[in-house]
Amino acid sequence: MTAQDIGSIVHFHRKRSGLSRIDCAALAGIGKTAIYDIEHGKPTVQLDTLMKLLHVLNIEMVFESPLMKKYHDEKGKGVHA
Amino acid sequence: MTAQDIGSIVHFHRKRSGLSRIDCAALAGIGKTAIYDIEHGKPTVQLDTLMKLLHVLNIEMVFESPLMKKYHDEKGKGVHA
DNA sequence: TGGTTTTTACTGCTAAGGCGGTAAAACTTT
DNA sequence: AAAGTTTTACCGCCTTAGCAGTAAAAACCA
Repeated sequence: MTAQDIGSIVHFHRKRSGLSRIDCAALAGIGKTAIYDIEHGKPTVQLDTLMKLLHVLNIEMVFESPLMKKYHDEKGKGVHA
Repeated sequence: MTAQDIGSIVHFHRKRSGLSRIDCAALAGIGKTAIYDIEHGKPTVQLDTLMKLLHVLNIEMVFESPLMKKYHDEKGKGVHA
């Protein structure tokens, strides 16, 4: 997963939603320039800026690794329903 | 998924790897302060800084949404082997 | 085709991220 | 208990992300 890939995913979802950058930016509470940058694969965007945009577009960020199961087991102690 | 969650995941993985912040930062090509910030849930870290750290810790970032299948279908045209 | 909307690509400004250095606190290890 | 390591938490410096505004190019549509 590269910044380019993320930009492509974001662009696809925004287009599908029928939102212009201006409207999408207003909804997400960020600037239009940030959306332009993200969709063009800028690697130095800030996490919260990206998160706000993903939220508006109903995209979820998930992390995977060989250790994630152990992580959830240890962190999720007591979660059993 | 919040910045806090990411920090917790990163911390868990780094501890498991037996790396100090200094060594981990050197491996990832980022500063020790960045790891400190990320592990403490700073929401404004830059995407590439986080990515470099995730890479060293063998954590993959994945995006999910109701449209991701369509995205892959359309973007992955011609991919069939 | 002409008119509207959107996107691209730039600008200057301000706020803050990333950096190494440092030192005290916390924790290991012997 | 002492020595060594790691983490926390600060500092100042430099760079730059994010912002709105703008204008030209491109896309869209009646």
